[in-house]
Amino acid sequence: MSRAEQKERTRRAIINAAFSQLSADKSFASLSLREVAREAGIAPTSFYRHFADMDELGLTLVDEAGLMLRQLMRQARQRIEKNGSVIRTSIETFMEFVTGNSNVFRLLLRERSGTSAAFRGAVAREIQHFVAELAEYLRKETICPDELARAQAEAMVILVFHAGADALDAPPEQYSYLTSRTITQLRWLTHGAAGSGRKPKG
Amino acid sequence: MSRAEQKERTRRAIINAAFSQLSADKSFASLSLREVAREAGIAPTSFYRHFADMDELGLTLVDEAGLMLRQLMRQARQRIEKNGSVIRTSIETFMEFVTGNSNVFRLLLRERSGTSAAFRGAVAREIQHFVAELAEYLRKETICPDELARAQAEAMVILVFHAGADALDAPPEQYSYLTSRTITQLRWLTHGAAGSGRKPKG
DNA sequence: AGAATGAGCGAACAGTTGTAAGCTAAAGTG
DNA sequence: CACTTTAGCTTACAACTGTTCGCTCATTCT
Repeated sequence: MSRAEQKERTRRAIINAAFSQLSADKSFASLSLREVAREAGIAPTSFYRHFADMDELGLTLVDEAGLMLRQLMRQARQRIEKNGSVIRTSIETFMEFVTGNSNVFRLLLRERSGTSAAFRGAVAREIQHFVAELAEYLRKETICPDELARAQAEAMVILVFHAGADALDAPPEQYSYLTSRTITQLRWLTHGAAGSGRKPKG
Repeated sequence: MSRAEQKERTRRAIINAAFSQLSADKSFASLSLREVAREAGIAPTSFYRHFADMDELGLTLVDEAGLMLRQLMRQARQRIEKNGSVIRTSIETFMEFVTGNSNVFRLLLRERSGTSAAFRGAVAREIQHFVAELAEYLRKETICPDELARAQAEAMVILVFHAGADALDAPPEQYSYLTSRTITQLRWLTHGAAGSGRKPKG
């Protein structure tokens, strides 16, 4: 096996070890370098061959989580073309992601208000991707100033994220309630915004 | 000084020490018993005379934070009577609290999605007080099913909380923008909800 | 007065942590 | 082939952590 190949392999082992140790009871901040190294199957000091410190690993995790989120968006758009209902499909796709990759979502959720400014910034950037795409969509579908489209998109993303957070602590039989509640909230937003100076296009 | 009096005094010293160590870079989880004891001016072992462990202290902090929040609500209501504008006054009062007691707000913000289920539950309960009061208000002012009033109140509280979180990382000159953005979002919600089967009362 | 209580202390323990230094051995290079 | 590079290892250290134990001594109770 080539050297670079092997290096990449243990780098992934470290990343996977970190992800797998995240849980409802364990945040990234409470991971230790040694524990991660142990699970990755390397000596503690070998960790430094791949990351300068735990922060660098953390930022990598946030990046990867953001990537997954964006792939999710693409998947949602495909579903929308077949399905029709934009809001419902988007939320359902998102809820599936949250419940299926809860550790990944938890990372974003926690580091959004965590103790590292760098982490908070990284998460905020990932979320802004969401907001920007949604705002773009709103601008296409309606006639309204950029500023308002953005404020609307932000509100929507916040509400959806929060529904995801609720789902983490809720029993599965409540998922459909959380979904429909969020749909209602988002419809209120769109209707309210449409009534305040915005017009449906065409 | 009486015994009970003195005990209460050092108990407060511990609580205050814990609050004062919370900051943008230090979450409750990263506080150590020894550090807190040091700042409170007692030996590490004396801590146990007042709390069984750090978790018990943490729950106390959350309780106190919730108390401050409810006092804030009362203060807001007084202002509303003089001022008139419900939404604007509420949000402005809240933003003042957030910027003036940022460590307290940060505690709630972080433990809401933290690693301890007990903490998450405690914070959720405090926030539900907010939601319940607001939902009650909405029911009085409008005719709508309890269920919808609650969903609307929840959405509003989420958006206001999020604005507070944004303020923590924003320079002060952006506070007024954050406030007005949130006002817009809340007005959309009320208008949208009013349009969907709800009617203004009287 | 005398006994009981209990807040606070110092010393000590076992466990963990991050990280530095220096070695080995395999892969890459000329 | 000899030479360099480097991922990974072992050992080691100093700094912390939470917690147990047994003591003191001022307050409180009888």
